[in-house]
Amino acid sequence: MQQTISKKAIVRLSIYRRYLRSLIRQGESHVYSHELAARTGYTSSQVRRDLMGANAEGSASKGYKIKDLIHKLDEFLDGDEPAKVVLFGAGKLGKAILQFFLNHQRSLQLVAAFDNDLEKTDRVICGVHCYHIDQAKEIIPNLEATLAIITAPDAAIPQLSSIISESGIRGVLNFAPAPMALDSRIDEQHIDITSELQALACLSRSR
Amino acid sequence: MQQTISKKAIVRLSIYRRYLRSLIRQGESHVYSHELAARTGYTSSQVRRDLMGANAEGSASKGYKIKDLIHKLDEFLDGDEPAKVVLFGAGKLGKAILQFFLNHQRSLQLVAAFDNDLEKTDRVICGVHCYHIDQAKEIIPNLEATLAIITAPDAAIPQLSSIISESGIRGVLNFAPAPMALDSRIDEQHIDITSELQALACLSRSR
DNA sequence: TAGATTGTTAATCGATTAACAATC
DNA sequence: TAGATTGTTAATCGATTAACAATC
Repeated sequence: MQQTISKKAIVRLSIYRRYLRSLIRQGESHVYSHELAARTGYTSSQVRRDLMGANAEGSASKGYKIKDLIHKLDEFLDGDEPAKVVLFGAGKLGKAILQFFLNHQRSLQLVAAFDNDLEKTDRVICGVHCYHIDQAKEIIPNLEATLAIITAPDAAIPQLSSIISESGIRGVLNFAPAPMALDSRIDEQHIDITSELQALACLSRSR
Repeated sequence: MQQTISKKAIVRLSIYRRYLRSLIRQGESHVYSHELAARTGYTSSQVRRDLMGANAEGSASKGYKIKDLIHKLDEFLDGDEPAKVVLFGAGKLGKAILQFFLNHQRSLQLVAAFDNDLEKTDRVICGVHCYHIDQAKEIIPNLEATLAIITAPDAAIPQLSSIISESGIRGVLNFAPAPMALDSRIDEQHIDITSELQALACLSRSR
């Protein structure tokens, strides 16, 4: 990856790819940037710009060849081998998120779960072993995991910050209410669902 | 609400409030913008600007009085009565999200759930009745619900777009893979967890 | 007073959109 | 050719940050 491309742009590339796949299933072979834009809610200008960022090329007469585009996006987004993911907090939320969003993603592979509840540890959840949280610093580097999904409660965050900083994790998707004080080499995407809901409520009230 | 304030700023206000509440529990009575900034990961300049947007005031010597601040934020974010929320898709993900993020939120109240699976309908989930999706257009206006949370699969999106447009819903938190073609009066927050994960994986690979 | 913070404006930054020559 | 699209730069827009007088 030579150029700097924003995280938002990468998220959009992933969204484009999903639509391209559905177009393939419908038997389409070519697509114009404005079609992709209409289906995803962005502008055609932005679609073209984003695709450029992934080194994709189209032609002025036929637009983009879908198969080529998907290939370029696979190359850009997925790399050579699947990213290895661990889950912190093996409760209902964690399991639901894994089942809905990680399942069938060839480029992402769950390799372990961690919890501090002895009732949940030393069992298999979502196809992987669930370890006690105290084993994390040892196990994560051995598994070569680079991504973490956090659905643990607020109180666990300080401990998890320390574990994550020291175990080679490079990206965190955090559903806990608090962001994690991580050093800047680690990417954190904090999804604060409670606050998103409250913002929606506030906005809908003022309309 | 006289001034235009961005959705992002409102989300931050909700995040500040959560920290202010934890400070109260710790017996604190005053806070400076830079303390709030350090705990939430923003800049003190932004904190001051955001608080201004919620009509909050501090003093140059003692910073902000926490109780006053929470009161202002309650007023600004919550309004007079709780926003009524419905859930589309009463599966594991929907239930988990409700339990984790809606529970104990005084300003948000779940009033109904909808599903198209006859095994799930006409039961109580998360304390409310689960109706069949075909009843939604009739029931939602009666309940005066204004917010919807969507955890239904991709295929249900076109039907849900039509239901939501016609039933008085004003804000949507959408976890489905596709955004909903809604008219511009309705706020949609589309949280695309799969794409967020893929973006994290892509970024962590290029580091 | 001296030092630090608030409220608020101006400057900066980055991302989105518009524009258009080159191309098919 | 005429019409429409791509690739790419310039203009616009909005949000964040820096700056500083007023205040305590």
